[in-house]
Amino acid sequence: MKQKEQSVCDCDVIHEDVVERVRNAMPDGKNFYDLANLYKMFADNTRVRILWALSCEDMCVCDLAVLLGMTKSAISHQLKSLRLTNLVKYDKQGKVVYYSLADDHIKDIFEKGFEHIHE
Amino acid sequence: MKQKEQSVCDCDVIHEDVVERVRNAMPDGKNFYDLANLYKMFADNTRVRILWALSCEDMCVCDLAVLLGMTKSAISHQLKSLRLTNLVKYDKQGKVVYYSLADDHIKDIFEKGFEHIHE
DNA sequence: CTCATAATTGAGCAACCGTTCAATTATTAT
DNA sequence: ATAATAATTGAACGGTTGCTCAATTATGAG
Repeated sequence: MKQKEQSVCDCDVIHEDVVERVRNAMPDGKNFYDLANLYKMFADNTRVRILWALSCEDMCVCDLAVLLGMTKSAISHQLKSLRLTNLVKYDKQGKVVYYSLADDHIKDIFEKGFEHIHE
Repeated sequence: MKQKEQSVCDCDVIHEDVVERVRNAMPDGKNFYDLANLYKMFADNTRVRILWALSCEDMCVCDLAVLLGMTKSAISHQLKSLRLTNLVKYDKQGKVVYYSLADDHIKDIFEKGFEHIHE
C-alpha cells in the first residue's frame, strides 16, 4: 500500500492501478471547472424555467417576469448570468430587450435531463 | 396592455399571446424542480469530477480521495448527495465501499456538456 | 479482545447565491 | 422639457452549501 500522494488527502491508495488509469484519462481541470459552471446555470429553478421558456419563443424581460410570477429585477439578474455564460443572447428594439437562446443545441441538454428524471 | 397577472410580478404583459402560448406548453413545476436538482449534482467541481471518475471505473472512497487530493470526509459527504439523488450506487465489500454510476446514461449528460464547452 | 483502517456522520463556519429594494439608465410619447 | 416605462445595477439580507474537524460505526487482522 502506497503513501498518500497529495498533502491534502488523509489516506493511502488502495487500488493504485485504478487511480493511475483514471488519472491519466482525466481531462484537464479547466474542463471540469467550465462544465460545472455550465450546469450551474441549469441548477436553479428560475434559470432553468427561463431557459426552457426561451427554447419555446424569444421573450422580453417583462413577459418572462409575468410568466414566472417574479419581478423584472430578479429576472434581469438571472438573465445577466445567462448572458455572461453565453447561454442567451439579446436584441434591443426600442425600450424592449428580446432574449433568445444562444444556440439551439442547449435544448439537447434539456432533453437529456428530462429523459433522466422520467424513468 | 393587460394588468399584471400575478401579485408578485411588478409589470404589465407586453406580449400576451407569447406568454399564453409558452404558459400552456410549460411542463408542471415539479419537473423543473427535479431537473434543477439533477443539474445541481453536476454543478459542483468536486461532484462532477467524482461522477466523471466513476464513469471510467468503479472506485472506493479512498481512491477517489487520493485521485482528487481531498479528504475522505469531503468525498463521503458528496457521495451521500449523489446517493440520495440516485446518481451513484454502492457495494460494500468488507471495509471497502465501491461506488459506481447508477446508470450508464449519465455519461450522455457529460457528453452533451462537453460538446457545449468545446465549441 | 485490541488495534488499525475504511467510511460515515453531525456540528460549525466561511463563502456563495438568489431575491428584494432603491436608485439609475435608456428610450419613447406628450 | 417632462413623464412614463423597459431594463439594468449594486448593496444588503437570509438561506444554502461545501469543507473541516472530531467523534463514531463497521469490519478485518493480530
